[in-house]
Amino acid sequence: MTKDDQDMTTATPPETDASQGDRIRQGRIDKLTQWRDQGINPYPYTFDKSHGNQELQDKYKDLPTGEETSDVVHVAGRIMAMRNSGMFIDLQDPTGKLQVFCHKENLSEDQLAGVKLLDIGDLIGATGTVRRTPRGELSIKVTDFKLLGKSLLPLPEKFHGLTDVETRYRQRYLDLIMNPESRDTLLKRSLLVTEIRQFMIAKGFIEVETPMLQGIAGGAAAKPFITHHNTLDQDMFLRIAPELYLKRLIVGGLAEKVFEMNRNFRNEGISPRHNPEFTMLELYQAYADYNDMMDLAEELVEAVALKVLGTTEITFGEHTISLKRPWARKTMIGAVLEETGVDFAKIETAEDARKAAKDLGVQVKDNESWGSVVEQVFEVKIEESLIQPIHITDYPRDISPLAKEHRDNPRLVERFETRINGWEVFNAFSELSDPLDQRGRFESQLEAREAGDDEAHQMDEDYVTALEYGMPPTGGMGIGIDRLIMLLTNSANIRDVIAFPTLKVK
RNA sequence: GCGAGCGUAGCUCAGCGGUAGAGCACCCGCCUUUUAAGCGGUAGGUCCUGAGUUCGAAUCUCAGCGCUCGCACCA
Repeated sequence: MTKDDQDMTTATPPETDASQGDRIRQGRIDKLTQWRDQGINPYPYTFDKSHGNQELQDKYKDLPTGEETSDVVHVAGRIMAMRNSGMFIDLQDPTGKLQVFCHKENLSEDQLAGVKLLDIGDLIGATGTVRRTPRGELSIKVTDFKLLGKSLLPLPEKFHGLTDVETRYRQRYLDLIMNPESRDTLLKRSLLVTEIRQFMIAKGFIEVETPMLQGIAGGAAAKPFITHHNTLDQDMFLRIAPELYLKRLIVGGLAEKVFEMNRNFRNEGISPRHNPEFTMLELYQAYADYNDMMDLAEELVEAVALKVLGTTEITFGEHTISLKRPWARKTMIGAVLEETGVDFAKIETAEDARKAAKDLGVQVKDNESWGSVVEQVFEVKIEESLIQPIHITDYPRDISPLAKEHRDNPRLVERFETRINGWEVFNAFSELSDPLDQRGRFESQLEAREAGDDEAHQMDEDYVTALEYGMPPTGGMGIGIDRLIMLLTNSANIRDVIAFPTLKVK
């Protein structure tokens, strides 16, 4: 301990005008000093924990009320409650709660004095025997304990917990301490991500990493974040998608099946379903097409749901959703025809399409293309009602500049988006591998950009060059991992499945 | 970006022109088989910030900051 530490932790009487929070903290710093005065480091190095709390709850679930064992265990966690001057302490670890019982019969004078220096929020380790109290609570009859970390700040009140939404996200550690549901959701996220990764690897995909800092933000229609590399004196973009790099790896033949599951960044609005940085799984499989991708999507979701949730029937809000294969498949134009009676396949010009949309009450701009109009009619009239998983297939060509022309219809491409609970969760194509066609598509995008669409794709010459060396037929798919996890954890807000969601800097 | 709502003690919330309230937590005392909270007592506040209206503002008005929801953009 340095002299400065001494000065900081030496007790000074609380100033009369100090706020309550300051006084609580100062009182705990005083206790910290008392621990040190007794030669005890309140921030020690290790503890040899033998069991998790839930592990003991499970192991001794049949131990009768009032029964004592001679089984010695070492538990550790955070003090969440103390009753009768510390005789009963609720200890919380990531798995659950366990009561520790500090009776004066089992502790020395020094140890009893130490109990008085404990506060709610402190981290302790305890050694003792397992028993179930006459009131039926599994407890550890403590014969020794160790302070593992002194807490200086008071925890939120335990009955109502921490409900303030802003504090929950800004100080996620507090949320995790206080709210088991938050812990469950983020733990489940981890399990789901692990299962997704293992599913991909079991299918023969290799995991790769491609640039997050890109000179051209390609692969999607979105506004990028701009940053700057000092030594190169060059602006760079945080990627909006890994797509073009992953396909370069397919061209190069690194593997015939690759995937990347990592962050994308899009400089767009924040909402309960959008975070500026979000996790996407993108995968590419040579010699496959979008039909193969549909099968893979279904297999993946069914497999991870069964593995982590044990079921393919999930509840989301009011809805019960079945993830069991096979999922419905409908063409976009077919879905629109079914819902509205308008067959856009028979509408030749953009002008007629815009008129048809307006007749349906869908607002479209005067320069909107045929494909864009079809998509908007679909989104306005149908999207929200698609609760059960469904692949919407065969998108208009002009809104899909990286997808291969449909084998039966040149106005369309071989692309699908899968909707679950009305949300786009999957987006996949038979990848465009014709370099001359790709160049033309980029050029159309450049025209759109010049016409004011700042989310149109940028020309990526090197990507076209890669295609000119030859890319095999390839199926590719992107999966919004956060949304999938929202569905699988019944989370209404994307921030509930992201440990540290984007917030305005205070 | 636009619209609506919210911001009071460490936490959860009342109060809505007339001296700032409660429960829990804290602190003190009692208590050693309690469990949202053992029992009793004390103390605790730039009422988000700044301007204005008023004799007087937590309360009304305006602006700013932050948050939430909806819309727009999008996954």
